Amino acid sequence: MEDSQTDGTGASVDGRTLKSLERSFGIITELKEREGARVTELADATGLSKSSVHKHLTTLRAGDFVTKNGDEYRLGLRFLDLGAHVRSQIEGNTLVQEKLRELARESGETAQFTVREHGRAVVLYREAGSHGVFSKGRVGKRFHIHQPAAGKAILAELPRETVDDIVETYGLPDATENTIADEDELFAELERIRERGFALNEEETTKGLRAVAVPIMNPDDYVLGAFAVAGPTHRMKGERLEEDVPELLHRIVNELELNLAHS
Amino acid sequence: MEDSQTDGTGASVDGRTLKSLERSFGIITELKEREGARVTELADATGLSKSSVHKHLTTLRAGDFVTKNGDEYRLGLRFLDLGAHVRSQIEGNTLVQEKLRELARESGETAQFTVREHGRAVVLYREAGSHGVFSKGRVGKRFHIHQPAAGKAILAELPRETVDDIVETYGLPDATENTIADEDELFAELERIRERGFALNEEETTKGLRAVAVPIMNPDDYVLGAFAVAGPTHRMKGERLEEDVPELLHRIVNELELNLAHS
DNA sequence: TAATAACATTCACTAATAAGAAACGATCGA
DNA sequence: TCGATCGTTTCTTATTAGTGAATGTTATTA
Repeated sequence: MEDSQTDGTGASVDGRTLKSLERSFGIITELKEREGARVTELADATGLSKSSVHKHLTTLRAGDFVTKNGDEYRLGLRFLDLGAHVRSQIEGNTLVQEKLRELARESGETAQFTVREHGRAVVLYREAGSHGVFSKGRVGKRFHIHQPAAGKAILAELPRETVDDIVETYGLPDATENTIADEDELFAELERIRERGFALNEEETTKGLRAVAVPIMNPDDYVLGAFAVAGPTHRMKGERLEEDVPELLHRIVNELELNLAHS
Repeated sequence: MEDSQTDGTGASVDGRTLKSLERSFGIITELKEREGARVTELADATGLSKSSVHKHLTTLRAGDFVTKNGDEYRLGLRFLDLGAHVRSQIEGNTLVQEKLRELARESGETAQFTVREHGRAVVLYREAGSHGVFSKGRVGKRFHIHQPAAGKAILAELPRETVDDIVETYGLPDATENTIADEDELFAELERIRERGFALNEEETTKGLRAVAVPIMNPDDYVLGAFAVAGPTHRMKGERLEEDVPELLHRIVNELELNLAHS
């Protein structure tokens, strides 16, 4: 905990991790960011030799994690298989989807279900309302948990020490000038969220986007995740932002929590 | 191609693949099937030593591919992140989703968008209609391509040699007694599909389930994938199965193909 | 409560193997 | 046609992944 730690690029912890696996992760990351690449390109990007990259790709391909078209390699759909499988195991999975759809329909905006994994917020489901697509919260997208409304809603239900741990591990990086950048500010915000019962994202992740979120508690009284409704600032404001949408969210989350208790 | 090949369990091709990576794949597969497991359990299942499994898990965890709760390890949501990203890069992604939703709404049944990856059929999107959920085609689920209606619809648009290659590689394993088990039978079926313009799945993947599928061609005239409508045998029969649903599919696929051409 | 068992984790060593350099072959453009 | 570039294969060596034993931790039973 004191000296070396895993940063975003997947660097080694020390001697307790497998280097070759980490090198594969690096290749996967490059393939994701480049939306496909060729051997030499990946060798340059990762600092590995061509032959080594080639072996990694061959192995990944045998596992369907990578596909090959001509000389171009891309990420494969095996990731979707595993990802969707993980998602389907979340408690109350089906009920959550139904309610989320209802939320999108009634609000007309984009609705999302977000959970915490380690100290990050991950969007699990996403439903576009009649006003069409908005916000960058693609399914699977990971946010620093203090940025989006759903993340803050979840944080507000965690014990203080857990929040401290998360902040210590990930810090409070900013996405826009509105992102919470200070630990005191964060705790004040969480207190406010608990008082009024919903979290707001006022252009803290994306310029021009506001969102409202409410945490979802499971029957054993821990946070399962959060529902959020997101839309452009010109629609998400005034009474709609601070009363109508929060009220709708509360109604739907209440119904969901009741359903979860009876299943 | 003559002696060793990659079977489902991820066995080595020969000396051209990385063994340590394959061992990780094995652990991932076990974690998926067991829906979480502990170190000793995984060591027994994979034949590796506890310490080695532990190192793999530690590395996978550092990459967010695995999570740990107490002593239990599970697959992580990083897979969803990568999977959703891959999916979002599919050509016409947004248009496909819109049309699929329309298809589910108008048919009332479960609608799916399936593509080919290597020689397998993979469900990319899935929309439940008013009649609720049916069929086991979870997002990301891989089928042997000759089994589901969508797979057969795709095969029907591929050159004969490609189909031959696929059959040679994967064979024609069965899922029910109705599954096509013979190569001649398959080619006769593909011919029938081309003639009438749609594919049928008559309990070939699942007892009690029938489906209709139509291939989607992209502007350059290769198969992008297929739309399918699936439902229980008691609703999917007679005129509805052989006329109404195919007609609906054709209409929606036609509209989609037009939209794809103009984008 | 103590003793034991089962398990996760760490450590140090060695055999297995992953990475690199170079050779080969194929493809593309001048 | 030649040269250059790139993917793939081969071969060798240094790296490191795997092992078994030691340590630490938690749960179980007497």
